[in-house]
Amino acid sequence: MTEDSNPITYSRRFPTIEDVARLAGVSTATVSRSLNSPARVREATRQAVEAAVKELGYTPNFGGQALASNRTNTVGAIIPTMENAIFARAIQALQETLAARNVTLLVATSQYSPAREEDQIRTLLARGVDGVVLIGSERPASAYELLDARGVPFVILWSAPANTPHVTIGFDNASAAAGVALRVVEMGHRRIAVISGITRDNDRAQARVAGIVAVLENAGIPIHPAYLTECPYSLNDGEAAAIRLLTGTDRPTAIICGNDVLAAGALRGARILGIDVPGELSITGFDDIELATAVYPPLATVRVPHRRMGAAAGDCLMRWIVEGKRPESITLPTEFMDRESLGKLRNT
Amino acid sequence: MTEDSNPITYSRRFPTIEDVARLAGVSTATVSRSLNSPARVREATRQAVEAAVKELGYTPNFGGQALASNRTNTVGAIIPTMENAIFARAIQALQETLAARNVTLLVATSQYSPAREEDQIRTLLARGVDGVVLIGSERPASAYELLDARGVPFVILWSAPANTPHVTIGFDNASAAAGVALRVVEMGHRRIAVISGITRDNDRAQARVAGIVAVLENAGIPIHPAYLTECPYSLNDGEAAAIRLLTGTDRPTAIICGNDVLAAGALRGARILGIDVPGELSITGFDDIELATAVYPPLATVRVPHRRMGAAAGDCLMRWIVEGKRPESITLPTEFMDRESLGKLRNT
DNA sequence: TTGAAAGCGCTAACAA
DNA sequence: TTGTTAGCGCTTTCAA
Repeated sequence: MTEDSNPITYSRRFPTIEDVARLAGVSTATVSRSLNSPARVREATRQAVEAAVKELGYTPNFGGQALASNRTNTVGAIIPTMENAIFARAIQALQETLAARNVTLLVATSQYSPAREEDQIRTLLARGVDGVVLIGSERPASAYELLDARGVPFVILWSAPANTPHVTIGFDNASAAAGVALRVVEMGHRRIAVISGITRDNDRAQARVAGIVAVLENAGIPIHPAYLTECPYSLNDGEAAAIRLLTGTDRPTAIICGNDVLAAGALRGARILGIDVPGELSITGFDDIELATAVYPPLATVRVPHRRMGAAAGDCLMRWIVEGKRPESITLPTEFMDRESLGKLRNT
Repeated sequence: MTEDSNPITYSRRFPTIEDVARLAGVSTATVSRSLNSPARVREATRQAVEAAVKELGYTPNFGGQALASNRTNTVGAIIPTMENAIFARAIQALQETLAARNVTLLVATSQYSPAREEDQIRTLLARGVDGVVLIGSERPASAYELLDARGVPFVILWSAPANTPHVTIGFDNASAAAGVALRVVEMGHRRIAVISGITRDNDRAQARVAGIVAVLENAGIPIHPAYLTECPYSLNDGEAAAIRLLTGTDRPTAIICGNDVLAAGALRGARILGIDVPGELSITGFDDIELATAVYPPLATVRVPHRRMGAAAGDCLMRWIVEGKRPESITLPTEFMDRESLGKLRNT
C-alpha cells in the first residue's frame, strides 16, 4: 500500500471519460464519439478532447467499454502447440493483421487434445472474444455447439472446405501429401514407409496419409501395414519410429514423414544406424520450417502458406465480425520443395 | 429486442446473473457470492445456484465482472518472438501456471524492438491486465514509467537481479556464457570467435558477450575485433556470419554463438565451406532447444531453465497480484551440455 | 447467511 | 453537431 500521505497526492483512481469530458468542456458522449468515430465530431471539439485525454493520460477502461458496447475487440486462437514453428508463425501473422485493426489476440493451446481444446473454447467464450480461430476441422460436435450457441464467428485453418461445412482457410492436405508421394515414386522407390503424426482427432494428418496411400495404390505399390506408422510430432518419436522401420526386415528405401520435425528425427535415426541419406534412404518432411534446412541433408518437404493463412484468417474474421456476413472459404496453394534428402533409388 | 412472443423462441440475449438469481430464488448478490466465494454461502443455497447456472448455461459476463471488480484475471506477456522455441516453451509453462488459477494469458511480441515493446505494454495496460511479464531488463525508462504509472505488478524473465531494481526471474547470462568460454579454452582453442545476437537493447546478449570476453582476457587470449561479431538471431544470419569469419585470414578454430539458432547456422556455414566440425572447428550454442540435437554434430550448449522461469513467473506474479506484496527475485541455475560440436583443438 | 441497492466506466438511442 | 440519459452485468458494502 503506498500511502500517499504527502500533499502532492495522486489518487489511485484513473481518469475516466467523465474527467476528460469535464476538462474538455463537453459531454461524455462527445468524448466517446471523439475517440471512436472522430468523423462524427467537429474538428475543434476533437482537438479539445484530444488535449484533455493527453493531459490526463486517459485510457478507456476495458471493462466499461466491453460492457457497454458488447464488444471486446479480442479474437481468440487455439493452436495445438506453440512449440512448432509452423503454428507460431501463423499466429504471428494473425496477430499482426488483427493489431492493425486494434484487435488483441488471445492465444491458447490444446496440445492436440480435443478435451483441452473444448476447455479453451469455453474459456475464450467466457472472456467474450468476438471471434475464434481454430486449427483443423475434426472435433467433437459439442465444441461446435459451444461456438454456435454463442453465435461467435469462427474460422478453421489448415483444412480444406471438403471436410467441413464451416469457413476454412487452408490447403488441401491430401493432395499436397500425394504430391510428395508421387515424387518419391517417380524416384523409383517401391519400399515406401510413412511416419505420420497421430491421426486420431487430426484431420490434417489423416488427409496426408490418405493422399499418400492413394498414390501408392494407384502406382500398384503394395502397402505393407508395418510401413504405415504414426507417433507424436516430436524429434525423439520420429527418430524412434525410423529406427523401428529401418531395423525391421525388408527395410524401406524411403520414408515419408508427416512433418519436418518427424523427418528431422528420422534423419537422426538413420544417422545413428549409419544409413546414408539420400544414398540408401530418402526422407521427406512437411511444412518447410527452418529446421528443414538446418539439418543435413536438407529436407525435401512441402511449403505450407502459414503466414498467408494467419493473415487471411484475421481479415476474414474481422470482416465477418464487423459486417456480420459469413465469408467464403479460401484454399491456398502449397509448393513442393525439392531438396537433397530425397534421391533416386540406388541400384542394389 | 427479441420479443419472445412465441413459446419456442430463443432470445439472443445470454442469461445474466439476474436470470440465475430468479431461477434459484435468491438475490444476485448471493449468486455472485456463491460463484466467487462459495464458503460464504449455505451449502443448500450453493447447490440451488449451481443448478440454476447449469440449467441456463450461465457464464459470467467478462465486461461486467471486470468493471465491477476492477480485475480482469488477465496477465500479459511480451516476448521478442514466438518463433524461437525457447520463448514458446517458457510461455507455455507460464500459461499453464496461470490457467491453474483461472487467469488468462495475453501474449504479445516485440520482435526485439523497444518501440514495439512499449506499444505492446500500452496495449496490455489498456486491456487492464492485472500483471505483466517481460523478457530482459534493458528498455527505455519510459516503458517502466508506463508500468509504474498504472501500478501494475510485473516481473522480468531471463535476467539476473544485478542488472535491475525490478523483480527478476532468470539466470546469470554472463556466467553461463563464461562457462562455455572456459570449456572452449580448456579444449585448447586460442583463436576463438563470437557470433552474438544483436547486443543493442538486449542485456542478455550483452551479458553473454561480456562473460565470454572476461574469460578470454583472463586466459590471456587476445581478442581480435573481427572475431567479435553480431547478427540477428536467424539461421541464415548465423550461416553468413560464420562464412565471413571462416573465409577471413587467420580463421578461428572455435566459434561461440549467442544461441542455438545461430550455432546451427554456423554449422551449416562450416559445411558449405567443407570445414569439419569438430575436427577443424568447434561450435557452441546457447539455450538447448530441440534444434541443438537435431543437427549434426549435436551442439554443445547451455541448458536454460525456460519452463521453470515461466512457471515461477506465473507464481510470483499471482502472489504479488493477490497478496499485494512484491516478491523476491529468483536466480535459477543453468547447465552446460557437452556435445560433439565442441572438440579438442587438433594439432595442425 | 442473505438481500437491497449503489455504483464501476462506457456506449448509444434519442432529443435538441 | 452535441448533450441527456438509460442501461450494459457484475460486485460489494451495508443492513437485516
